[in-house]
Amino acid sequence: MREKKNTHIRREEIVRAALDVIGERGVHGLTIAEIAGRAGMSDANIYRHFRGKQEILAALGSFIGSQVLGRATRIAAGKKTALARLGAIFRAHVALLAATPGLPRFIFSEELHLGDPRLAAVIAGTMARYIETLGDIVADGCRNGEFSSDISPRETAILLLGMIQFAALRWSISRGAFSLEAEAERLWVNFRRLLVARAARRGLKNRKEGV
Amino acid sequence: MREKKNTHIRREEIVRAALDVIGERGVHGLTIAEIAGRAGMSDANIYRHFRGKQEILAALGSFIGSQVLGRATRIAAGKKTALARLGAIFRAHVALLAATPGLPRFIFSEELHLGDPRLAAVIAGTMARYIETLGDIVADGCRNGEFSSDISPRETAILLLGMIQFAALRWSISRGAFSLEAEAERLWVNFRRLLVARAARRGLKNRKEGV
DNA sequence: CTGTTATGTGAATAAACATTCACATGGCGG
DNA sequence: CCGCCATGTGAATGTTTATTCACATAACAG
Repeated sequence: MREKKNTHIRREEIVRAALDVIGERGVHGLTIAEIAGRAGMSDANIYRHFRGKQEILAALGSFIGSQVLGRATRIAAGKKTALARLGAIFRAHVALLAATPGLPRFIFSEELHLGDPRLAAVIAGTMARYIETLGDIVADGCRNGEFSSDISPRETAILLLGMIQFAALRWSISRGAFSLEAEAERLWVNFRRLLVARAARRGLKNRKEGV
Repeated sequence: MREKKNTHIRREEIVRAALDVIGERGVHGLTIAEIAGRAGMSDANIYRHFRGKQEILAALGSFIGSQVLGRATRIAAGKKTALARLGAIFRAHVALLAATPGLPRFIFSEELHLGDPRLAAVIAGTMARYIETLGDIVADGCRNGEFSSDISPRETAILLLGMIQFAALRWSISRGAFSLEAEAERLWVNFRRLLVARAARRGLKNRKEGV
């Protein structure tokens, strides 16, 4: 018989395996057999650590949330200019998506959009906090004069995330036909122009990003 | 026995029924039985008009593409200002999404992202043309001085679509907890500010939208 | 060292679903 | 009016998959 590990470790192995499976086969292809095979255990053993598929998805939702939010809040708390922090979060997010295809797939998935409402509520909450984090940075920039003060922080944050997300969507549909990072960079340059132009008019020092 | 209709009519009925089903149950819930029930025919009869599920999805992809692109190109060809045309397409798109939940669900679906590559190629092409259409309007605006000429038309078009798409995603995950139209309007106002501010600096006449 | 318990497994069960088949019939060309 | 064929149907069929069960054993407490 295989080595026995405690349930804390097994749960993490299962969640990571699930994220891998989703990246390759989608949430629809997330079968117990696939997870078990990839995590190196039998199908039945999955049920020793989770009540069922739903609970695995719930754990995955929390895992993803902490990953994404963790990176962003760390960067947000830094001492760089608002623009530099936005850029850092933007690039970190794009890199995470490119390295973890299971992540956007989970976010887009019907299991999330049509399945258990509690899971959806958790993810919606995570997204709201993410938007808020970015919005706070934008507001910072408005306050210190980096950006024009008549733009809306929240909506500008959504603009930024929307760009990333739409790029990821097209990247996925086109089967990776272009470089996500390169596309994101083009989008960032344009976004930055739109954002700083208004401030520039007031004689700002920050013209370059300083990343 | 039921009334007999020719296959041209049946195909359209089936495609529309499929779009309805996707809106309610997702692409994963798009079963032959559901389509047949909703279109008022037996399961087996579906196969008189389509080779299988894949072919239904392919037909649906074309249908959606023509719907979305049709509206946009009509508006794009109008005589309004660039800003007004962008706003009209933006609002029309938002209204379409709100009225047709199957549309975003199809675009996000794993069937599209991981299934038949030919279907994905068709949709990717449609999106590219949509972006191009919007980009042409932006370029128009740059040429006639409505917008600053150093913004990038294509990337600005993507910005606009990304906003819509991200709003639709959050709307779907939050189970319609907010008004998509109201949220879109806030986003549009902010986008417009970012866009026209740069031009304003050059003494432009178009400060208001004129829709 | 020994018994208990958490951990592990192969095999069975049951449900959902796409597709096929043999058979029926409406509607149109002649 | 008649016969043909596109259209229509209920009943299989075969596959995939989540979940359960009875049984095994590693790891740890005492």
